[in-house]
Amino acid sequence: MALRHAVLAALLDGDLSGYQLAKEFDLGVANFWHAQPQQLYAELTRLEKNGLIAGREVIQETRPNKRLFQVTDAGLAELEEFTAASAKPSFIRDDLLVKVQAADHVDTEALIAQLSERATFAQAKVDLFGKLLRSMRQDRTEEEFLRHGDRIGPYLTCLRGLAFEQGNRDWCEHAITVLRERQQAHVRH
Amino acid sequence: MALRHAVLAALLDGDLSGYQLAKEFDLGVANFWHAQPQQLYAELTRLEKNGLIAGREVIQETRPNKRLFQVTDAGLAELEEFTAASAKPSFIRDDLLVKVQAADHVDTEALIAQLSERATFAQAKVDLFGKLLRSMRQDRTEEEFLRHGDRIGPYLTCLRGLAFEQGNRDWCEHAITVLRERQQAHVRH
DNA sequence: CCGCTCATGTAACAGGTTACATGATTTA
DNA sequence: TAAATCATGTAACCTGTTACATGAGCGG
Repeated sequence: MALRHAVLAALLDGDLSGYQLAKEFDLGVANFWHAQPQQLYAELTRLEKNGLIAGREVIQETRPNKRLFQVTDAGLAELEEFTAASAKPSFIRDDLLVKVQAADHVDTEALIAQLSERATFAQAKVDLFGKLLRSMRQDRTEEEFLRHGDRIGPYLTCLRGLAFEQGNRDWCEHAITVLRERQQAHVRH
Repeated sequence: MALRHAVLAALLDGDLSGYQLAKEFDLGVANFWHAQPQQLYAELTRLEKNGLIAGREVIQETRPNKRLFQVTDAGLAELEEFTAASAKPSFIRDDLLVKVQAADHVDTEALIAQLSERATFAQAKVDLFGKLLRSMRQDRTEEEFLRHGDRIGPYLTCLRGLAFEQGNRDWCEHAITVLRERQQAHVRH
C-alpha cells in the first residue's frame, strides 16, 4: 500500500480531518504525493481500522461535525518500518513528455500551446513553494533553519518540489524556444 | 487511456516487437513513462485491435518468431488529437519523499541509507542519459542538433530526464549533508 | 548444465480516477 | 439567490503490479 504512508507522514504535523487532509494534498503534500479526497476518506477509514491512526469527533456548531485523526504509536512504528525498507525508484510519468516525444510528427503550434500552459502552471507552483518555504523558516535563513529547526522534513520535501517545478518551467521554455526557431528556419525555405 | 499514447510515441522511431518495446521502456522511454512488459503486450494487442498500429510476423530461425508493430495513419491521427488536448499536470509520487517528510520522527541512519541509495541510482541514470544524448546528436553540438536535426522529440525528453535525475541526485546529497550535520550537532549536546 | 536473452502471454489483485450523492453555512 | 466552502462518503470503472507459465537457443 502506497498512499497509506503518505497520509501518515502528512498527519505528523498536526491532527487533520479528511477534508483538511485533502487540502494538504493539494498544497504542501503535493510535493511528494497526490490523491483525490475520496481516496483519502477511504484510506483514513482503513488506517483507523488498523489502529495506525486514532480519530476523535469534533462537534461544531456553525459547520458540520468533523473527525480529526492523529497518528498512533503503531502508526509511528509502521512509518519507521517503511523508512527502513528500500524504496523502489520513482519514474516520471507525464502526458506532456509523451507529446514532446512525438514532436516531429505532430502539430507544432498545438505542442507549443501545451508547453506554455505547463510553464505557467510550473511557475505558479514555484511561487507557492517559495511562499511555503518562507513561512516555514520564518525570519531565519535557510541554512540556520536546516541546522537548528525542529521540523525539517516538510522543508526538505518542499525544496525538492521547488526544484522539480523550476526544472519543468525551464525545460518547457527551452523546448518552446527550440520549436519556434525550427519553425522560422522552415519558413525561410 | 494513458499508456496507449506512450506506446504510440515510442513506436514512431521504428517498428518494434513487444520485447524490444519493453527494453525501450527501461531505457529511453523511461524519461517520460514506465511500464511492465505484461502491460505492453496487453496494450499492443489492444492497439492493434483498434487499428492504431499494424503488426507483422517476422519469422526467425535461431530465435523465436516475433511480431513487429508500426503506427498506422489512424494511430498518427490519434497522437495528433492527444497532443491538442490539454494535459493534466503531472505530480511527483515518490516513496522516498514520504520518508523524508517524516524525517524528524524516524531513524536518521535508515533515512540516510535510502537517500544515498537513491543518489547512486540517479547518478547512474545521469550517465546513461548523457550517453543517449551523445549518441543521438553524434558529432554535432547540442545547439546545432536542436536547430537542424530531423528527430528532436526524443532528444528533448531525454534532456528532461537528465535534468530530473540531476535534481534527484543533488537533492539527495543535500539532504544527506543536512541530516549528518544535525546528527553531529545533536551529539555535541 | 546453469543462467541469461529472446519472445509472449494469463490471472489475480492492488491502487487510482471519475461520476454520483447529500446537506448545511457563509460570502458575494 | 447563486456560488463557494465545509464535510463525508459509495459505486463503477480504469490502470498498474505481482505472480505464474512456457519454451528455445546461447555463452561460460
